[in-house]
Amino acid sequence: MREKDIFSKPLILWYLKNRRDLPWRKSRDPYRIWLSEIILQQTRIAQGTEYYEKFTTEFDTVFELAAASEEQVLKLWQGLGYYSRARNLHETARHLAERLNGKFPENYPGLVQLKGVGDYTASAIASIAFELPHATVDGNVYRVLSRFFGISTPIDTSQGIREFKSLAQELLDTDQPGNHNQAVMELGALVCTPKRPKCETCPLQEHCYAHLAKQTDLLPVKKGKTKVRKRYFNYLVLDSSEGLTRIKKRTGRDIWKHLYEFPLIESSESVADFESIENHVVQEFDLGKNYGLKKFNSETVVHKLSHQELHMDFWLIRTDEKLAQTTAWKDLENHALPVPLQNFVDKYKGDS
DNA sequence: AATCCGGGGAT
DNA sequence: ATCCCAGGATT
Repeated sequence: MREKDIFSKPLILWYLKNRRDLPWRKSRDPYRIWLSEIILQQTRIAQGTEYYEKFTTEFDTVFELAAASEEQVLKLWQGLGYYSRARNLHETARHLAERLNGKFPENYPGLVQLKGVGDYTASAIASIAFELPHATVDGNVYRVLSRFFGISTPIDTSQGIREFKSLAQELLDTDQPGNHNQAVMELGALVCTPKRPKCETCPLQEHCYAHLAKQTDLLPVKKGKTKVRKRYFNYLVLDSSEGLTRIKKRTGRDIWKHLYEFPLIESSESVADFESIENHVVQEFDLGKNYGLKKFNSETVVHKLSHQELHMDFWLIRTDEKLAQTTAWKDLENHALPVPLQNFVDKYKGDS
């Protein structure tokens, strides 16, 4: 195969010399490979690494992860985003421990059946943990292949997905699928970067279409643009004289599902109407007039997600009354909170 | 085939 | 401000 001489071989040689010393590369334990891959879905290595360390320290085996509570797993996942990953991780750990005797399926079909494991992750575990010939296609691979071969099929279409998967599979060095897959991704992460790729140091530059045609800034091609929805959140933060507050678990089809937050009033517009808030406070906490109400933040907090822009205000309600459905402030450390909520708590409790 | 789901770093 | 990250599930 000529392609291997100009692609796989130089690429893998480059990888063996330049690979980063990442914690999950110290082990072939499928549990650790799986854990690292779930954590790294749509997540930068720099951000995911500390979570990998936390999880492996807390849960050395899949049995220990399975024995944890969902609340504990979500709390440990707090701040990483895409929280359904944490619930799928936990559910799969229980499935593995209880039904599969703690043993990972050693083939692609078995792996891809696991919750939270799609084509990429199944291929990654199969190739890295078991040396099975399945090509991984992540964002790095799209970039490397589209540039090297000059492919302008949009990567966010079903045709693009099929085309790149097929090409990646053809190219795969079946003698060392784990190294091959990691080599492509490592090149995409370190050399063939989205902006200003380091073509001068690239082992594939001689035969790279985009480099030779000076088109690295045109590839890969993406079709869709994400539009951002603005939302306005008013949080009612109870602070009783006994050190209690009230939180609720988020439900329904929305962001932060299964995480906790203070009672929320969402408005369609940026209205911080004091009287309207007051009415909601009386309703929510069933209070008379024995309370104080004031806005905690002077500037509205803007929190940006990929599809939403959240404008958040925190309304402080102080009272001496004894209310039901409360939680000690101290106990918030056992509840997973969205990042902007945790930020608020840290700021508020830091002041008081 | 589209859309949704987080947070953060690089540019 | 924009892009995009070792993607997957749902509609």
